[in-house]
Amino acid sequence: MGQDITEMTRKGPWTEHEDFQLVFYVRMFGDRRWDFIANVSGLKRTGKSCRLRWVNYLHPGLKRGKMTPHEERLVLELHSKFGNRWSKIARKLPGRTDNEIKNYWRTHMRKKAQEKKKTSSRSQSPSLSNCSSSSSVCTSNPVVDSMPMIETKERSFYDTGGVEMLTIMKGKNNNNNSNFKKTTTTTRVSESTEGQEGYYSMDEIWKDIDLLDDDSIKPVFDPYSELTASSLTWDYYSTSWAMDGQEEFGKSTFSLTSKDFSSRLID
DNA sequence: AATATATACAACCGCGGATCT
DNA sequence: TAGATCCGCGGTTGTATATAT
Repeated sequence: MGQDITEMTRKGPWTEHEDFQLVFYVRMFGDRRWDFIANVSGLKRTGKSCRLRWVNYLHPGLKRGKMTPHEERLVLELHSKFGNRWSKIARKLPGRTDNEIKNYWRTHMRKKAQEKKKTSSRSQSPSLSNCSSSSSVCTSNPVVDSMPMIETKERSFYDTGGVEMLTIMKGKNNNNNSNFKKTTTTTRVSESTEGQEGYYSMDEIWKDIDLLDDDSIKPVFDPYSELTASSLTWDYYSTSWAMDGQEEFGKSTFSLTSKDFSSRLID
């Protein structure tokens, strides 16, 4: 139905302002209905783009920084088991996204495979690492099978449902947020220390979001204003917004002005 | 110091499956 | 049941940054 979004959709890197806006609305409505979020947020992005941004960058559960040796090994083994099923692999690595793993594989592993190729062509000694270059070489993987894998239930952490997100996000406010990396290319520091440098904190965004909860910005529609308070859970949001006619409601009531955001984000 | 090349990673695209109407 | 729409996945591209020359 719809509006023709083709001519007004934005592409390219996300701005902090857009991030902030997206986080706010995801927190508001959960992270399932991306087209809806794209519409009500006023972001000139497709739902698809919003989802991608959330999943790969803004999600509070994201672990940033270099892959640990354990994770590297896991990726290696899982790839030998599953092939390029990145989302499947990602499910075994909490905090890592399929995109991240995919990128990681393309760079690191390809490089390693090349190096391996070189050395092996010289020494011609077969080794276990040939698992890395093929999706079907090592079918049985004792390492994987015996590894104390942290099963993230059946779905990956970014395969959301919204409900559990509340706790994650709340925790994120205080802890892991240092991993948030700036997209805009102005500041990029050394990535030597995982989760410390090279990544700018999401603190401020989350603080701002919390401030929004504290009455500073509220939906204009009064009778529902209390629904936006932080006391309510995602559960509530997701269920209450499953009512009939919600799209219209959302559109008309939750239009935060860019002034509200920019005044907080831009100094 | 300037330029070329490699690397890292965010973001887009197309497709297929799931869900909705 | 069929068509429309949405969502998620994997592949690919674009670009900023790091490193080599």
